[in-house]
Amino acid sequence: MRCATHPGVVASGDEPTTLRVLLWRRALDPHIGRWSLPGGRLRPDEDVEHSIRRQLAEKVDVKTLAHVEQLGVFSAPARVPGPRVVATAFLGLIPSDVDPVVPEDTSWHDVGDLPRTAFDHQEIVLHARDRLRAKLSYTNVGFALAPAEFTVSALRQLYSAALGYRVAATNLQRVLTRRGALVPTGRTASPGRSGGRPAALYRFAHRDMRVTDPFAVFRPPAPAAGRGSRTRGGTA
Amino acid sequence: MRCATHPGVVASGDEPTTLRVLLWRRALDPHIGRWSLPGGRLRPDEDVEHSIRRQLAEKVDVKTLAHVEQLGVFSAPARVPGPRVVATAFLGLIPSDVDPVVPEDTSWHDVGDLPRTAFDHQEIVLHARDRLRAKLSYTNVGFALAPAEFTVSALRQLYSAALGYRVAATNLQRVLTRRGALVPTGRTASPGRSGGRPAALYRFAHRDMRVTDPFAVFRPPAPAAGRGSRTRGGTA
DNA sequence: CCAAAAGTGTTGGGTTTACACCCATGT
DNA sequence: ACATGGGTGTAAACCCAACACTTTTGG
Repeated sequence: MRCATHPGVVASGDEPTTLRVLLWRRALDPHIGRWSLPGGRLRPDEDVEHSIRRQLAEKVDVKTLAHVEQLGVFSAPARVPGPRVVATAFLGLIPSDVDPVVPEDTSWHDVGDLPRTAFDHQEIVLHARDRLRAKLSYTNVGFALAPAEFTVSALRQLYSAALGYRVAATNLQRVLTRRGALVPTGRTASPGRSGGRPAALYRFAHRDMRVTDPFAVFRPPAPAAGRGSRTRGGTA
Repeated sequence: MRCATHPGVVASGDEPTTLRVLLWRRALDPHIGRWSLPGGRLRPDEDVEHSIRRQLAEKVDVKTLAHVEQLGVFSAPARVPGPRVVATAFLGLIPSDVDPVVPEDTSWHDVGDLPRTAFDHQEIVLHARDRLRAKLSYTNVGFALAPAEFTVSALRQLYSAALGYRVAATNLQRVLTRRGALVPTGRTASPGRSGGRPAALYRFAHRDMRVTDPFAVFRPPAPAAGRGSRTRGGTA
């Protein structure tokens, strides 16, 4: 029994309006020719997160992961032909302006229109997508999809791509600002050829994931202020 | 290298006002005498959830798990002395009125006042507690802590125990009712010796976990009604 | 009739969406 | 000037906590 693989979902909100995932065309026997998530075996001297980061760096040259998060274990005895392989799945995000040089046999695929995948990798990708969508709502994960500096319109496109529906720039601005996730840099972008008011440039206040909307509904007495002491443990 | 263990956090909201976890006093060499989570090795023909259910049934006679959920993988190379062991941690819940017969060398411990634990099991328990607290807010997991039928006061005690602070019966009632999680059975409980209005008995509408408060903040256009189409994928 | 426990009405604060309106720039 | 984006103001909807008040029982 192989001990563990780590399929990593490396996703990037792409300019057009889609969320994309990096897949690898299998050259080896089980499910040859199908698309699979990058990953590999866990070494005895590393933990699973270290392992997935190493796999992505070594095999597909992805070294700029802005955020990495564990999704869960996939362990159905028949998920892979032959001896059972336990996989720990991850979600990895890279900013939209990063375009790593990936090997010949890999390419980016629209998460909403996946090709035939190997093993249970489609299930894993969809799981990752749902996790990302959820966290966009109550955390600042957006920072992992956006460039260091961006306009609200650009951010709106990224959120729309990841969520799968159109979000309004107005509200995106206000919600993220009130939560203290968005900070104006003072600079502005120059308008396009067609004119229009120059857009202010923003950045995320933090570059590590935090819960920005703790939504505990049965909340403690609440001594403090603001949307206040709504307290909730992060969900993972 | 052992391939995987599955520490299962079996928790129960207890009458007094505490959240408790079932721990096992180790009789074997590494960390002998310390308290550890029940669990064991994964068999080649079962998935991790099947495994943890089997372990709990076989070793501590816990067969009445109302809810089981994966927490994540713990894989630090030194988390256990000797060859590395990868563990998949679980949260399991049993209703407050169930009191399984457990072996001599196990007992229930207040999660807020844990004894010295083996390995990283304290971290796992606290992780489980946080997950439970989070899900009490936006799902109907309460069903897994409560008996089949209960009064709002009793439910209030369970929520207070699990959350670690006092929740008001009034709002608990209203929130769960609005969300469609709570249903009156029509029956009532007789008041105690000191009098008082007889309490109505309720039950949870569903006995499987569902997201009752999808809190997507950038939500889709919203064609429908109610707190409406706030849509979010479950986080797990 | 009084105390005790349960349940309902009402108010107020906070958050978010929707939409109208003003601002700045290129042609 | 006008079209084109960008940004702010404001109103309506919704949800939740707190608290007062009513209902139903035992002593």
